[in-house]
Formats: sequence, structure tokens, C-alpha cells
Amino acid sequence: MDSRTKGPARRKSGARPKAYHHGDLAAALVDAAEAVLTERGVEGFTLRECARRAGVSHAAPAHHFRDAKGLLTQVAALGFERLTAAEKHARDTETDPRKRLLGTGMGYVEFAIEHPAQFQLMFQKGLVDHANERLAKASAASFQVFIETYSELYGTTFPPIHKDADPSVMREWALVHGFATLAVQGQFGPTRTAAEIADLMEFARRVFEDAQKYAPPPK
Amino acid sequence: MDSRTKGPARRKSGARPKAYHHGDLAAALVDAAEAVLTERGVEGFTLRECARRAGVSHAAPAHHFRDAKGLLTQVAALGFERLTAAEKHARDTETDPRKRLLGTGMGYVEFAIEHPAQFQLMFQKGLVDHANERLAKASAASFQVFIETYSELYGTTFPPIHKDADPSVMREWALVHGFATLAVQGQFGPTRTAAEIADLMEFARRVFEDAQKYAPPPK
DNA sequence: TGTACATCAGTGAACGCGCGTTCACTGATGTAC
DNA sequence: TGTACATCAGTGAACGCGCGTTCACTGATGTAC
Repeated sequence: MDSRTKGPARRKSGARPKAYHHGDLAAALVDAAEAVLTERGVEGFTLRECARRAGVSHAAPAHHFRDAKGLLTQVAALGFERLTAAEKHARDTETDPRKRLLGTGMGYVEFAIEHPAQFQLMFQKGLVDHANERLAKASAASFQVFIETYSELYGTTFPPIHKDADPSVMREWALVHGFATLAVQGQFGPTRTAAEIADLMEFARRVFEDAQKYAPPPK
Repeated sequence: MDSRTKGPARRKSGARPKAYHHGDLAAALVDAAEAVLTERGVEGFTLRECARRAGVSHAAPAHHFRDAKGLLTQVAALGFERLTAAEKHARDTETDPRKRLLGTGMGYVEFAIEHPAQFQLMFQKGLVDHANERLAKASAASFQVFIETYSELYGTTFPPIHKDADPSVMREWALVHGFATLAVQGQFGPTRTAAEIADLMEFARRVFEDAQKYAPPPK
């Protein structure tokens, strides 16, 4: 009974390293996949390496994820969920609507720099099952934060993402996404050390503030 | 002697399909690589497929490019050269400095939509030898167009690309690059048919015009 | 509490695959004399 | 113009590699009675 308990109880003992059943392989594989992406990039991702890191045979993942794409899809979905959280976290340290919009962008960039390979995975076609419900929902939510925060400032609402969306909010998104993409690709120099990251974030702030300086007045 | 003549003369006859020497394998491989990228994306690229399309054994490319990365590097360099040309072409249909800056962005986006996989290759770490001189030069030149065109409008000059660059020109680049990236990744819907592409370009124009509306006044 | 059984979550061997790279080779081309 | 030779640009066989996927299997877990 208590042998079935998940989480802490499992780790507390560490006495059963050879347990036949893993306990929470799905989560362990997702963790492993994130680590592999971080260390080797999207190009270097393999299912077998994830299995190795989870301490399990390479056939085991099939019981939890149909195939490599299935695992990557979950990793991407989790990424979007974290991206949304990062946007909201950075935004909610501010109360002024302008600063809140700026904060949203800063959270976006911060997530990208700290999870570059995952960020790339999230926005790359073909690696991931875009029909997946969790992924689609998480992806839409991360954009929705922009729309909401923009609306706080300008008091307008926007249709779901589409060519007919308001050009202003798309401009906001494109700017932030472009900056994040360029940063991740190393166009602004390395971002390995904490100091380099802080530097880059400072640069992001200057760019975004420059953009706001000439933005239309709030409602 | 005339059998050595390159180009048209070689194609004119078509009588020597079995010629032992290809004539211009390097160029043929670059063409093939672009086609493979277009059809299969960065993920689907293989050296052997390029050789197949060039009608040559898979060991032949090594005589012209050290390895797969060597070929991809040349393809990326060519991509940047074309990107620069596209920017300038779109820019130079206008005379008004504001419209010229907008045109530069339009050319950028147009190139990206028409060569999505190549665009991705150009801006992806690890696939390409960034130390390559032709590539570095071509890459810098494509950004230089922004700087030049921006300077036409505002009369300032900027240091080479770096964190200390003027935030305004970086904002311009990030916006355009972000839009192009999102478009290529299908975030604005499919861009297969001519009509879809025209639609997207129209949307780009609206977004960039919206951005200019609130830009600082010219010099 | 004990037992029988179904289900679940792993194992590990085997498969076929296409890849990049290397190698000794050979035919074609260009050049020196 | 002819010949000898060096160089160049291909061939095709072979290599080792790690991959994803499949399969029959087995040990562990949960449940019904």
C-alpha cells in the first residue's frame, strides 16, 4: 500500500534502486527530454538517450508515449505552459499597464534564453503533433497573455490569432518573439553566464522601452 | 577546348549525359541542397540525397565540400546574399525614406516565406560553420541594409551589430525578423498558394505601417 | 487474511534503415615538352 | 601535332553507427472473492 505512494515517499528511501516499476516514468522521461534538449539541442535529441537517463530500457517509453514525437509534443506543451507562467510572473510584478505589457515581453524573452532548445522545439513545425489538444491549448494561452495585457492598456479586444488580428498586438508579439529568437540564436552574443543573461535582459528592456516611447497613448 | 566551356555550351548539347565529369558539380549540389531543404525541411536534409539529385555517387560531394556542414554553410551563405538582394530590391522601388525602410522589411519577409527552410538554416546554430568567411560577410551585409536604410531616415550611424547597438534599429530588425519567423512557422496560416502569400504580405505591410505610425519623427 | 488472476510496466534481443565517411580505384582533363 | 604524365573528379564497395520500432517475455501491482 504505502509502497504504492508516489513522489517523496519514493525518493525518501532510495532503498529500492532496482525496483522493476519506475513509479513515474512519464514525468522522468519528460525531465530527461528537457535535459537532452538543453545539452544537445533539437538536433541531438533521441528517444534512446531519454530512456537511458531515466534508467530504463529504450523500449519502455512506448508504454507512455507512442513514439518520439509523442514525447516531444508533451515537452513542447509543458514549455508553453511555462512560457505563459513566465509572462504572467514578470507582468504581475508591475501595476502600471505600460510596465505590465513590457513585463510580459521580458518574461517571454527570459523563458527563451533559459530554455533555448525547448523554445526552438515549441516553434518548429514537424517535430511535434500540432493536433494535440494540450499543446494547442497551451500555445494559444501563451499568446492570449499578450492580448489580455495589451487590452488592459488600450481597452480593446482582439479576435483569436489570425491574419485579421489587430496589427498593433501582432506587432507587439512579433517584436518580442523576434528579439527572443535572435537572442536564442546567439545574435546578441553568448548567454551562458548569469552576467551575460542579465546584460541581455537589460538590452531587451532598452529595446522594448524604446518601442513604447512612441507607442500610441493609452485609452 | 570548347568542350571545356562552362554553362550554356554544356547544356546546349545534352549529348553527353554520361560524361564522367559533371562540369559544375559544386553548383549542382548547392541547387540540389536548396531543393531538398525546400521539400523536406532542415530535418530531412541528407548529403546522399543531394548527390542523388545531382546524379552523382554519394562520395562525390567530398571533393567539393568537406562534409555535409560544408555544403550547408555555402547554402546558408548564398541565402544571406539573396536575402540582402531581396531587401535592396524591395527597398529600391521606393524613394521616400520611410517607405524605403518599410520596403526593406517587406523584402526580408518575402525572402523568408519563399525560402522557409533555407531561412531556418541561416538562423540556426550548429548546422553551419559560423567561422566561414563568406557566410559571416553575407550575414553581416544583410543586417547592414537595415542600418543603412535606417540611417537614411534618421541620419544617425550605428556600430556593428552588438548589444550596444542603437535600440531603435534593433527594434526594427527584431520586429521584422520576428514577423518573418512567425510567418515561416505557419503562425499566420499556410503560405503555399500565391494568394496566401499575397495575403500575408499585405498583413505584413499593415503591421509594419502600424509600427511606423508611432515611430519617432525623421531627422 | 489469503489466494487466484488480470492488468500493467517493464526487459532485452532483433529487425531493417539510411546515414556520413573512408578507401583504393579509374577515367577524363590539362599541361609540359 | 604528339606523347607522357600529373592532377582532378568521379566511382562503388565497405565500414561502423545509432536510431526507432516491434516482439515475445516476465516481474510487479492491484483487485475480486
